[in-house]
Amino acid sequence: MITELRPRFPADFHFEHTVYSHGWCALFPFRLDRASQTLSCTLEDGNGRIGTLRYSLPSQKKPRVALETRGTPSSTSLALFAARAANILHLNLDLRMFYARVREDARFAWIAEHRTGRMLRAPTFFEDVVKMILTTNCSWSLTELMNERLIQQFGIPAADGAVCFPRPESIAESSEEILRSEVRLGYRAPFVLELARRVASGALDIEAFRQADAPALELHRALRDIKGVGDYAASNLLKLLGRYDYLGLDSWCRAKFAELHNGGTPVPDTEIEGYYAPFEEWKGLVMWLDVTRQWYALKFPF
DNA sequence: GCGTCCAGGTCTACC
DNA sequence: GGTAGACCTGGACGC
Repeated sequence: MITELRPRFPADFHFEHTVYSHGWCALFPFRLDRASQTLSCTLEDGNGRIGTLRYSLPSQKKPRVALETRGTPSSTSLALFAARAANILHLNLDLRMFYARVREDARFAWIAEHRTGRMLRAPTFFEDVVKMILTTNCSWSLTELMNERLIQQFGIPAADGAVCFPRPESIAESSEEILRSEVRLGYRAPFVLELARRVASGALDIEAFRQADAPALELHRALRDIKGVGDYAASNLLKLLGRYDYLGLDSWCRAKFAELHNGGTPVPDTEIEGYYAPFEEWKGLVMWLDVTRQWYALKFPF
């Protein structure tokens, strides 16, 4: 059954720029169909029901959001799916202050004009954290492989044959041996296992991060308490929470910054920090949009 | 075909 | 608090 969802889109929303905001759109269970400009995502409603969301044009400001389920979803389930559909696009994020700030600087005024900055998120923060751990110390192609194997091994099949991201419980019941030998997570295996077990047991309320209004410093510290989450991962997870106080530099960002601002010669992190420091609580987002600016002018790499 | 390097880093031990 | 060394994997590259 197909149900049309009608989330409330902020006035500055831009569908394509949100979908391609970073690499998440290229990681299962997200699926991109470039020809029809459709983003699909198979997910659980949080109450055991599986469905597939399809976001598509015709409008960049108000895309169509359709939910496909086996049978008719209850009103409760529909509300849960609708909340997750909005969460994925981070529709409750208010970027007006951010756009006002970047308009003050001619180098970055394009950010407001293009309505960029809203970042695609997984249906749950648990999925965001696991995927972020899988991006560490490896190539992007290896991240894609590990994520795909994790879903194949523990994911839940939907009506359309797609598979949604594993529940924490499914991974928690597994073992480090399986995560190493079957999913081939390498040294990341114990990190993902411990995270899944803490979440499954209730010791860690990972989804509470999405409602947290604590200072960024505190959230960063709490995220770093998760094994396998260091400064890079914590900083970039904060961006998915709408907090941009940290740059979250990785080797790709450093190389891109050097290419754009220093003729390709490497630049110390302290200098990169200094470059974006005037943007204060927005500096992490300005940095990310600066190093990915070509994506919006030329072609998205996903 | 084989060895080496390194990629969207993090942890631990040690100072 | 700062730093060196170990850590899985797989693709790219040189030979």
